[in-house]
Amino acid sequence: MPELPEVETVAIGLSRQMAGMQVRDCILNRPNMRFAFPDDLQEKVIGARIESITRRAKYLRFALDNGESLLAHLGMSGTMRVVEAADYAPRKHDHLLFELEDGRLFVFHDPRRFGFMLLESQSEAQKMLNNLGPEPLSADFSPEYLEKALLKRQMPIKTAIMGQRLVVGVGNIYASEALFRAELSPEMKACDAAPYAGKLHSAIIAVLGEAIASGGSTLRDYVRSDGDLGYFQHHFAVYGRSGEPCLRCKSPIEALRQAGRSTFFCPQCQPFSSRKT
DNA sequence: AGACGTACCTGACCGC
DNA sequence: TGCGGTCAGGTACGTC
Repeated sequence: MPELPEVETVAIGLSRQMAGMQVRDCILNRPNMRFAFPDDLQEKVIGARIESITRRAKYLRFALDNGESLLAHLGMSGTMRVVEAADYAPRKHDHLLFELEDGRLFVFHDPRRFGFMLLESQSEAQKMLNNLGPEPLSADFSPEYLEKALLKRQMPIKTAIMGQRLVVGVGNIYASEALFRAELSPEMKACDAAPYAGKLHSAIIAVLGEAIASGGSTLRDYVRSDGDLGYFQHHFAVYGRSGEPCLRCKSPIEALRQAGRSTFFCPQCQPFSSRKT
């Protein structure tokens, strides 16, 4: 589910609902998600006040007033919601809950358990924060930077922009969407796409920005922290549309697999042959 | 070094 | 109805 727009939407929603709140209790319904919950998680969290909830790449950072900071990831199927205690109906895969000072519950639900919550000071968390590229919506991500970064890579352009090293936050869906907008074949080598860095830069920023404005995309079980659904999925130009007509040229959208993931593209608008080498 | 495959885990869906 | 196979938005690690 969650790529940058979805994580950003969750961060904004949680921030509105939880910032400034003290945590009265921390309930762990199992010992681990992707990683074991830290032994001292409850000790560090109970009684602390959540100062802010922010996003870095696809990670969520919960800053506490005791100097600690939690680093969480939604994985592929994670959701975070804040609900009134009276409305809370426990579900399978509600792995971690915070009881807030006003009685509401923060619920971290994740069927596949690719998500996690760690203390940011843990080495696992540090490892993941290292090696991250610039935020796509920051000034660090410039067309000049992108051009230089692309020139260094031989891998397919789609793999490169999804890799989190060149730029963060772009996952499988928005990689396909950005490449369609930039009219670049997902199969071309990143270095060969360098001349089109300006166009790709604009495409990435535009698609992420529009998706954030739409509250993210709701596929399968993604929901915002307030329970509302995102609706950017209705604006996909290529993702999940194989066989359907291209919105620009009407020729059928095609699908292929790259590094084990589905890629969607328009062979007419994103020609490979004319642009390789 | 870089590119690929695989693993982690559950659920939904499809065809038989 | 039930079974097996396939697929799913992410990341890290092993292997050539």
